Amino acid sequence: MSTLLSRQSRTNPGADRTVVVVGPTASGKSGLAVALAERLIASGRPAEIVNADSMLVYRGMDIGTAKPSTAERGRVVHHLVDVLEVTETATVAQFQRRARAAIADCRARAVVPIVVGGSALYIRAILDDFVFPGTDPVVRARLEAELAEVGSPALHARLAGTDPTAAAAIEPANGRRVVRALEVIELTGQPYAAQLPERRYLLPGVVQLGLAVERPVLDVRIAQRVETMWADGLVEEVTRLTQHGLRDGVTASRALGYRQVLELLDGQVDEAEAQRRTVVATRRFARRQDSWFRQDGRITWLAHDRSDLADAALLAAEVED
RNA sequence: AGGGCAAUAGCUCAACUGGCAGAGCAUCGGUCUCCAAAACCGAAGGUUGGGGGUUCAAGUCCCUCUUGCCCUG
Repeated sequence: MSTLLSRQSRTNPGADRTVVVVGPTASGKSGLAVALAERLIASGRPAEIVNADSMLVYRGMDIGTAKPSTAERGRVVHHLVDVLEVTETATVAQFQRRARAAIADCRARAVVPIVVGGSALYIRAILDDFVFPGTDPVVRARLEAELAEVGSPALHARLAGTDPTAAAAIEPANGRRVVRALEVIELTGQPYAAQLPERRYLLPGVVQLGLAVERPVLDVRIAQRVETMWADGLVEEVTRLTQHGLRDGVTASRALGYRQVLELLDGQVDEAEAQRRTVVATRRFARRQDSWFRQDGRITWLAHDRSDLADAALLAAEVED
């Protein structure tokens, strides 16, 4: 508490700070973010949450995304939650624009933005120097049609002809990335020299906090979470969303849990299998998240189960870079 | 109790008349600039249920035991 008071007595505490909370799914990010925001608010510094989770943006996808409750959202303002219909395609570029705007808006109002999410590319796209070349639905659609017809290796061979560097960096089997490279080349006339930018914050005062959970513990938490989602009516939620075009949503229909329940509704699997597949897919996702976050040396890791988690996060958030 | 069928990687299953035990999924590791809860790559993993026999060579043929399923009573 003495720490809090001393911080509070600072001239301009936290005014230029951007806090980011990352970690694998089911690690407790959302809860920590809310707790952190409430502590900041309690100490006289307004704080708001900026979602950086690719599926939380969808209206109606609540249970399967473990969306923050209305109570939590009542206590702390959440940006970029429920901003898309399930039929709309989420994109990193659009997210980057909106998230940066939300952060700028917070800072302009002397509000501490707390960015929370598990979509590593999304996080990096707003923090680091990412500039996305444009996209064109017509060109994209044509290339995707070609992909379906001739296959990825054939398209990759064509890419190798026009942009050997890009081709060397993309797996021949990865049709999605091959299509994107060809699209960018066609739209810009430039080589697709895409590679991840260096890890350097565009904004001053960014602090990334990571929630560390041991793998076996996380696996148990994931299994429990999926169990709870089913009990809370995930199947009903997905059924309802199919009425709103979930199957047509290229992003939303692939979300963890939603894809598997769609398989159930289509009769491809039984309920137990759908649930099992959701658990497995979520575990695999958590691993992929790990491989992003583990490499980011800027993250300050906090054990998810420490009793003073929120206070520790508050302290860590205030340490200068 | 008798008869039949089966037993191969963690799981589900392949392996033509005996001829180097494989695949999918799981697991582990990795890639990542507009679908990223996506898309993709790699690795490890086996005394072929146990024991015996035939054969240059047995997952495969023979005997036996164990376990499971089916049929008959």
